[in-house]
Amino acid sequence: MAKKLCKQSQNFSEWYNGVVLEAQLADYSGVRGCMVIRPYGYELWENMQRVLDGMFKETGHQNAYFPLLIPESYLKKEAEHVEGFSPELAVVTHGGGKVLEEPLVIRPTSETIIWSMYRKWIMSHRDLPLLYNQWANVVRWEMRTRLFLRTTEFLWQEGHTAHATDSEAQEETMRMLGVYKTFAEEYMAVPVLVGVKSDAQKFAGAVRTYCIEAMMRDRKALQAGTSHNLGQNFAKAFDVTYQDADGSRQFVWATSWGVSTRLIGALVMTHGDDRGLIMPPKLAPIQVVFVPIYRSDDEKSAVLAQCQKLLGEAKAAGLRVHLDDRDQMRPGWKFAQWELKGVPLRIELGPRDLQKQQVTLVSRLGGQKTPLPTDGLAQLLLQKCDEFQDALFQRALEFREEHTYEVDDWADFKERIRQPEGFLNCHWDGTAETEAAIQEQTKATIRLIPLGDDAREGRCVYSGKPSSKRVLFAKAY
RNA sequence: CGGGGCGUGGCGCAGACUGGUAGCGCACCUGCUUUGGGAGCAGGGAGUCGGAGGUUCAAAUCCUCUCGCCCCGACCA
Repeated sequence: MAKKLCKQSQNFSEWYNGVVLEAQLADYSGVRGCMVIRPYGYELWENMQRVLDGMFKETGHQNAYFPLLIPESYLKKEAEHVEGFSPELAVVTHGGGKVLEEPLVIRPTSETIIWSMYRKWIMSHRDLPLLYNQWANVVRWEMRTRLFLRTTEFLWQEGHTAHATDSEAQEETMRMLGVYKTFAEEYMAVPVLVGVKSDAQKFAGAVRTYCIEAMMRDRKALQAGTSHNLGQNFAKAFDVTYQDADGSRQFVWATSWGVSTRLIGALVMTHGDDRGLIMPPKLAPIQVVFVPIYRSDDEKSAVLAQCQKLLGEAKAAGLRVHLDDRDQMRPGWKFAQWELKGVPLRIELGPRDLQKQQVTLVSRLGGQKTPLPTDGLAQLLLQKCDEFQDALFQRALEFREEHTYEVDDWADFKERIRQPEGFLNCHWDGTAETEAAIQEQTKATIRLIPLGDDAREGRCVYSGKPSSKRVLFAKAY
């Protein structure tokens, strides 16, 4: 545990792996590409789940659960869908010691099995909208994996909704995109850009894919969530129709949207520094850690008694707090340890503090020690958490803005993307050929096409052809 | 799938070229001293060296095969 982390500036990948392992968010398992989420990481995920789940319920959704195993034939019903997913499927061929008549796919996503059921449940316009979500694991056989960012099995939620009209489906798609943006920014303190994916980047089977995109501290982009307008693609593939008020039969309109444990990777790479993680207070498993300091047994009992008292008050105020009363570690070791784990606030409490009726507060952002009175400490800590949350968001936002550029010259583009220097807003002629050429030459992709119609004419950074708006280019995870 | 790396006490590694009683650091246990930025000393426990064959009087070390994981690239949330 005393191992030094790699510096971000030296090797960001190595730093990332080191933080995730050392902070005990996760560990490698014996299966290639699969990880174990350890309690500290899982608690973070549970906190994310709780907030998101509340937001889904708030917007009218209900949770359900669909099977892990999907008949292979279901996947094949939607042409683009099967084409997109078939390379990364895990397939069960045997069951109960016998070869199965039809292989079962371990879900890479659940559109097909869900729409096979929606066909059964949707008869009338009165059955719509159907607003379901499920929390589940999915498996995608990736060639290359990375803790939290891309693992063979991962945890996520997938919302699947059915609507009577295209405009309702579009409204739902945008609503959930908004939910994701709100969650990322207000809870994770991760600023995100929203937009629509180019055709090359959209979900297999979607009409349009919207996304939230964040900048990591190595200035690369990470897709942190997607919301798809599926049009009538799945309704047609699974023959899901409803009878309208006027008696006519119509295909249903669909959306799906999801975020995954990848968000944990986003959080780590947006906020972390050379000392380790930095957790946003609203999601941190531990918001305040108490580290007692003492020499003699007398001091110890007095200090611990005071800690317990303050701890109780903090808990009563709704704070997630922890007292590190392990006797075998010295304070300095504990400081480093809790900083590695990203606990936002640390309270040091020793004999000197006891005398002055105070505690010593140290923020994970900054690190200077400031005395706080013990009177009304809990309220002060709540306030400090809010300030921390805001400061963390501001810091990330400033970082992104400092590394976002408008680029109009192709040579300049190639130069800036090499390091990479960050996000490049550029005019694009809208063709897949140009998009592919840019990716081939620079490894940068179109992360998103901004929403809204703030059209400003220009010329494509690559082809020089006319363009009506800038799109976001970046190297991405 | 290509390229690279690694498999030796719980963790991180050395030992291998040149075969000869398996070692170091951290962690762990005991004791004493310590405790406001990763403690010190003393003592102690723990490894059939990824697996299978082979060469040899003798293999962690040499040969053959094999399994697994990680990293870097092509595909992807």
